[in-house]
Amino acid sequence: MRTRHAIGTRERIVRATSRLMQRQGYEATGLKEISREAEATLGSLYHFFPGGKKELAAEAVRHGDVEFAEFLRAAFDRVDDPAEAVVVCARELASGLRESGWVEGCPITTAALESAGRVPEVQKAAAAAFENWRSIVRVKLRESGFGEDDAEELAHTVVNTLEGAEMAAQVAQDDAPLHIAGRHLARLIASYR
Amino acid sequence: MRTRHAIGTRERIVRATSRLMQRQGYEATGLKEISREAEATLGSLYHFFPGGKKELAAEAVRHGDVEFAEFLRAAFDRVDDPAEAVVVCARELASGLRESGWVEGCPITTAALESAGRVPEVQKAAAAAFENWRSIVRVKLRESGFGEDDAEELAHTVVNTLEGAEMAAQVAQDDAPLHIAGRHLARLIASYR
DNA sequence: CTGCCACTAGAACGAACGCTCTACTCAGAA
DNA sequence: TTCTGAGTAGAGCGTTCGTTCTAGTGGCAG
Repeated sequence: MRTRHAIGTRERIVRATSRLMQRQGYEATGLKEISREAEATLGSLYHFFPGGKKELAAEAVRHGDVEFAEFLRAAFDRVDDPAEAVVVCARELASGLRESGWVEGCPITTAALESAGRVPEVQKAAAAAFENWRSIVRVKLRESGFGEDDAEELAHTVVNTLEGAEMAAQVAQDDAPLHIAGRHLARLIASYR
Repeated sequence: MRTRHAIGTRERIVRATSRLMQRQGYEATGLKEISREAEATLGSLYHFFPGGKKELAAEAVRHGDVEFAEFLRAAFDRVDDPAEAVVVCARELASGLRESGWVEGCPITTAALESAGRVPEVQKAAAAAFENWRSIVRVKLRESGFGEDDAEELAHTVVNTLEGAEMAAQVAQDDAPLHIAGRHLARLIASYR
């Protein structure tokens, strides 16, 4: 029965976990719920992830990592000016969040906060994701002529401000925080010119 | 036995809930754990909060709201220049987070994200908290001569950036994100002068 | 054809969950 | 003194949790 589904079982499990954890976080997402959503059995789940929920969640966070990294890179490749690219990111984040009915925010933030200091595997994966995203922004800024230190610090604030604004937008069900964040980040970046 | 504890049972329950939810979030915090920590029984808990976990959590978020509001106001009262006040806030947030062993971040963020779109009582209390904090910053900026629109937008970004930076600091167990955020916010505010 | 093994299937386990329920204590009102 | 009701106390409800376990199934290497 290995060919009943278009994509492999392991991949289906990871995607379902990532999607569920994006919406509900780590604690509220049960393994049975995952196996139902992924159309896989508990047996398959433990076959691929013998480490159980922690291991699966860490893998799901890594999945969210590359997903958002691709989103970032796409925007930065498309738009030349980094300040403008950040505005574009904020706008797309806002429309995506709105279209999901305010439930699909950052794919990893909720799990990252829940696991901080409690589930090391997940926390480490989340920390690596933030680092990855930051490095994408940093490289873009360096290519645009920013100094090493400025680029590194700006990358921190670009990622963290977008993150904070998306959280605020989700809780308030209003995309204004994201649009404002985009404009302010552009202004901040411009102030280094 | 009403006088066995220094402070009332209801207050003890709310404080314990707030503290536990700050560290572990909404889902991971059980009612039995709360009653143990608060030295109160399940009976007392349901006596004061007949709405159960949701009602208690919403009250705990309100508790975190006023707690952080007092922190903000204290910093803004102490430091005249709003840009400098934000730097002070970031610094104190960083040292507090570090001293707690990276477990006591924003008292409500985790619960806010977990409850977004799932537990309306908690989500509403969290949205109100963010609004409250933002209004404290806005008032400070207005008093310092900022225009209405600039003050409102800056208040959004000040709160959301601090929020995002604190989250990043907690996950990475490194307070650099907060220090950088403080400096960048000061620079952003100064750019309006 | 046979045997192997990656993978599927889901019943069952003990623990923990949120919540309900009855019984009780005891300060103060009548 | 009796009564009342706010508050305390915790056993136990049904459910779900993460996890374990045994019993398969079926494609493919030998």
